[in-house]
Amino acid sequence: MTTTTTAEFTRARLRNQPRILEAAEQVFARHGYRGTSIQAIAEAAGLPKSNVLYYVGSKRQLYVALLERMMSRWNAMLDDISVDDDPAEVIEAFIRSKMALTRSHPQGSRLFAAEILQGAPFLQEYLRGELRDWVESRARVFEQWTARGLMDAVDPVWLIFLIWSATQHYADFEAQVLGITDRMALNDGDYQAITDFLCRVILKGCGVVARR
Amino acid sequence: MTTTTTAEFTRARLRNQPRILEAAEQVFARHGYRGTSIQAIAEAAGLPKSNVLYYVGSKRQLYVALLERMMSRWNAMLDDISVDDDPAEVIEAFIRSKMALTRSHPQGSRLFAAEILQGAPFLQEYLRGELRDWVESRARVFEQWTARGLMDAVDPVWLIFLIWSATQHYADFEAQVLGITDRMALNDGDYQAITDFLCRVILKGCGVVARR
DNA sequence: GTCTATAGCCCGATAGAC
DNA sequence: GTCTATCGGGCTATAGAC
Repeated sequence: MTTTTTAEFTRARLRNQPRILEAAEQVFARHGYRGTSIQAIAEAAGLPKSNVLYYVGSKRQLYVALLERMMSRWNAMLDDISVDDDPAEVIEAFIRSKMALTRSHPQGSRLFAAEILQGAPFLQEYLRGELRDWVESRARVFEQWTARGLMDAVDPVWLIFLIWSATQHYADFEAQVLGITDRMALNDGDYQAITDFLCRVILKGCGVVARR
Repeated sequence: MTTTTTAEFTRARLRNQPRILEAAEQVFARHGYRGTSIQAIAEAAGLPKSNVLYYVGSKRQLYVALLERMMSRWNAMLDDISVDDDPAEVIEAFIRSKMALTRSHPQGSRLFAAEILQGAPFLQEYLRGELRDWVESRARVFEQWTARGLMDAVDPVWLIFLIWSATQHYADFEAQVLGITDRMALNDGDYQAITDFLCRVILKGCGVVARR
C-alpha cells in the first residue's frame, strides 16, 4: 500500500507547521524581515526550502502570521482595570505579567523589537489603533489614582513605557545581559529576583500607596 | 586644466565619507547586518554603489567602523566614580548623560540594539571584557553606598540595566513611542520631561539619599 | 576619484516528477 | 506531501574605461 491517506497529510502538517513557526520566529527575530532567508528558516527547521514555502505560502505571510501570534499573546495579557482597583496590586500585576511574557516568549519579544526597529512597517495600524487606545484608557485610570492621592503625579504614559522597556530588556538585550553577567542563561531565580526588584523600585518610585 | 589634484581627492573624501557613514548607520540600524545591502546605503547617500565600496572597503568593514564609532561615543560618557561621591548626584548624572546620548545619537543606539538582537556577533568581546569590567566596578561602588545607608539594598546590576533600558527605549522603540503618543517626533520638552520623570522615579525607588 | 560592466553567488517563488 | 530543478532577479565585490 503506497497510497497516502488524508490522515497522514494532516499529521505531516501538524508535525511540520509548529517547527517552521519556531524556526522562523528565531531567525526573523535575529535578522529582521529583509535579513531572513527562507533557506535559513528551512535549515533551522530541518526541512527543504520548498516544503517551508509549501506550508506557509510566502515569506511575507509567514512573517505576518508570527507577528499576529505574538500580538494575540500580548492581548491575552491585557485585562481591564478600573479606578476602584488597588493601584499597588494592579501595577504589580502589570509588571509581573509583562515579565512572565518576556520569560515565556523571549523569541516573540525579539521579533516584535526587530519589527519596531525597522520602523514598524507591518504594525503601524496596530500601534496607532488598538494599542494606543489601550494605553490611553490605562493612563486615564492612573490619573484618577493620582487625583485621589493614591500615587505620585507622574505621567502615566512614561510610566507604561518604563515598565515595558525594563521588562522587555531581558529578552531583547539577552546577549548583552548574559555577556555582562557572565551567565549561559537566566534561570527562574534570576527572573524572580529581577521581577521583585522592578516591582519594588517602580512602586516606591511612583509613591504608590497600597489601599489597606 | 583637467588634471585632478590631490587636494580635490581629499575634498571628495571629506565630502563623501560622512554621508556614507550616516546613511549606512540608518540602514544597518533598521535592517540589521544581513538585511542591509550596499545598494540601499548608496541610494540613501546619493552615490553610486561602487563609490560606496571604494570608500569603505567592504560591507563588513563599514559595519565594524560604525559599531566602533558608537562604542567610542559611549565610552566617552563613562567617567569614573568613587564611594565618596554623592549617590544622588552620580546616579542622576548617569541617567541624564545616557538620555542625552539617546537624544543625540538615536541611530547609533538602534544600530547597537540591532547588533545585540542578532546575538552580538561583532561585540561579544567588548561585552564580556571592557563593558563587564565597567559594570562591575560601578556595582561595587553602589554596594558600598548601600552599606553606608545612602541607598536601599538593590542589586546594582539590575539597576544599571533598568537605567539603560529605560533610556534607550526612546531611540530603539521610537516607532512605537511615536505611534502611541500620536507625535511626529519627540521634541526637547518631551525629552526634558522624560528625563526628569526617570530621575525622580529611579532615585526615589532606590531610596537614594542626597548627602546634604 | 567616478562609474559601467560583469563575475559568481544566493534569493523567493514555482513547475513538475515522484 | 516531498523534493529537485530552475527562472528571474538582487547581492557583494572587482576589473577596467574614463
